[in-house]
Amino acid sequence: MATATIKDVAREAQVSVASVSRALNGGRGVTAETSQRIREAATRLRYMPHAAARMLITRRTNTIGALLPDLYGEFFSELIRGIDLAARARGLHLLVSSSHDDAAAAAVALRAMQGRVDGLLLMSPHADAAFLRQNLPHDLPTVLMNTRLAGDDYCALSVDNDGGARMMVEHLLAIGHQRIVFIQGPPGNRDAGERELGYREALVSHAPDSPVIMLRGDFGEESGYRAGQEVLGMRPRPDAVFAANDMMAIGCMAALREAGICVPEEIAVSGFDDVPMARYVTPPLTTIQVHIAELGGQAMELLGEQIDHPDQVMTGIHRRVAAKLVVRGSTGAAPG
Amino acid sequence: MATATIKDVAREAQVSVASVSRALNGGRGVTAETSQRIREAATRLRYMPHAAARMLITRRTNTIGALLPDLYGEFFSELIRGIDLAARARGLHLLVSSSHDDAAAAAVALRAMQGRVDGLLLMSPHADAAFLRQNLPHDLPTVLMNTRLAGDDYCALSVDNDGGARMMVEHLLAIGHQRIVFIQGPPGNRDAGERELGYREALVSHAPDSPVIMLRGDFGEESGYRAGQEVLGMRPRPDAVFAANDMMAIGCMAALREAGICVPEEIAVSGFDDVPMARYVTPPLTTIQVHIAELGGQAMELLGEQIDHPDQVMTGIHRRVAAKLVVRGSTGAAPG
DNA sequence: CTGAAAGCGCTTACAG
DNA sequence: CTGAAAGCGCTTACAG
Repeated sequence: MATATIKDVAREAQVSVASVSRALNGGRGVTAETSQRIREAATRLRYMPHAAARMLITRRTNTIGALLPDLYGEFFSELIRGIDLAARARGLHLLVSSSHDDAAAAAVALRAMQGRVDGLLLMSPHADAAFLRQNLPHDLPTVLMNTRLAGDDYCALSVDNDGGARMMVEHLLAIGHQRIVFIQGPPGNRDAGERELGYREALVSHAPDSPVIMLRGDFGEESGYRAGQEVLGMRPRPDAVFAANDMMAIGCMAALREAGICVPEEIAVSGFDDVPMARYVTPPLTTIQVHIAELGGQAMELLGEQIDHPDQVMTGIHRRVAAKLVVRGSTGAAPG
Repeated sequence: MATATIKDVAREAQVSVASVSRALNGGRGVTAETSQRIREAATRLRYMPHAAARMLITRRTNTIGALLPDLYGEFFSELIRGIDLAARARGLHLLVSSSHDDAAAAAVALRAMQGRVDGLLLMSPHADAAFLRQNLPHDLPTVLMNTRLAGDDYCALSVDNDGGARMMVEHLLAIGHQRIVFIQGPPGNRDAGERELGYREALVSHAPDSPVIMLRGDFGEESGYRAGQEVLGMRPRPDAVFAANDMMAIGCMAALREAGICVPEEIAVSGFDDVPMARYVTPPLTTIQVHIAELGGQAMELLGEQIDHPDQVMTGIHRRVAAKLVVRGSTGAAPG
């Protein structure tokens, strides 16, 4: 027996398909008895409405799409959770798509969303104005997350990387550090760039005499380890390290530990993200906490607004998710 | 301008919609010139085929659904990644659905899949035989992951919890431990139950004189911490703790550390899962590694087979993903 | 309250 | 090679 359709239910209940549709969608315009009979028939046949048919006629998929660079790791795990919870609260399904190595793959993914989703949450290195204009289904509500902005044509949401980085540098300066090394993220990475900018701004504002010292990194723990080794060779030795993310900070601490350097007594180390692991390393890592789930949740809220009120102009809105300084042991002591 | 449909393209290219369809789907049965003209028209109008319409007529969604208990945390992050990679390799989209607190919610989620997906990956505490029969769209290829099995009616895949736990106990016995405490997972949790079973089996087989000692836990770090405190009060003191997962082992180590007990010199501690954090705690945690991404990937492969060969009987297949012992510092030393 | 009919945007035999 | 037509499973004005 194949899956029952609305026709089968209509036949079983001795009514028209129109009545079945009405009875099963709220029951307005059908007598209670008819409705009851239809429901029983539906249950008997194990009827499940065919989503695609409904999508086609109602122009509603009750699904939102999330195009992300990756699905793996703490960051995306939290992000997806935030999106999922907010979507669920609105009764929306979640279609995820990730790992579009190049613009062509991202374009295919974007185009495939047409007719599958009511709105799009987009985080992509390829998302510039021209790319979006070419590949985004027309009139599809979209919210950009942590993405290079395309003028004021879209609604966007991003983490306050700049503000967070400034907070961290101000903290390091406040406890007496002068020579603060910054370990960079991957070249071209927007978050990394904004964090670097915050570092520079804070030094300019509060410690114009402190040197700007950059080490290369790529957000991976290994690159932090290598940067830590470089720090060991620097003279005069820096008294603090600020890594553009936690994993590099953790790698850096490993390199310092191996060389017998005490953190935080000899060098303070700090990161950015507040990954769960940050509180478990020894010493626990001072970092900037960004409520990533909130980034996802707020993006979903903005998208929900757009979907519910298509006429309301929301392009050009750009919100920032606040960052928060979390001081732990790795910067716990003032320098000697 | 609204999004262009196939009709608009047909008009623009001066052909029938049938030809547009053919040209855009491989180009068989159309001359190169016609095809070219159609493609140009499509590009000019920024035509994107409407997925729902195509799904309805082709009976193919090119989407697979993943019903999971949660999306958050290392485990699901890895699982989703494994699924995503395997799905992408087959050109399939991924629809995720999670957090169905009760059976009713899970049923709604399951039924909503009808017409949205070509197959289902299912991990749910509610998935027993009757539940599935009632709510699973008929004929929908399905693979159960780590789920209580419903006879031989479905295709299933799960982690070798039992074997992994036995390996761990054998390791602890081999390095000389006698009194091994087991910290349980949430009551009713299948993985936790299988791990407990493995612990019991290994003791019966290899150390019938060693006591079976159980402490309650719920997979959360806090519960491990509390279990650690209980261990402190036990006389004679156990010489090893085997927690049903890593987070509890980490919580347990925290409690022991606070009490001044040295791990592994005074008590060995071990976990299960090999979360990324396991290697960063002090001392690094001995644990059982399960390649979770592989669980997702293999499940997707099985599902792909079912989708591609609907006539092939695959129910009753039950594969296990191997577990592996990873010895680190937390069990590094033999007891005094 | 109920039903017949149109139509959502596609694909695919079937003719020509 | 090309097009007219049927049909996928629904929903929703429009009549009655």
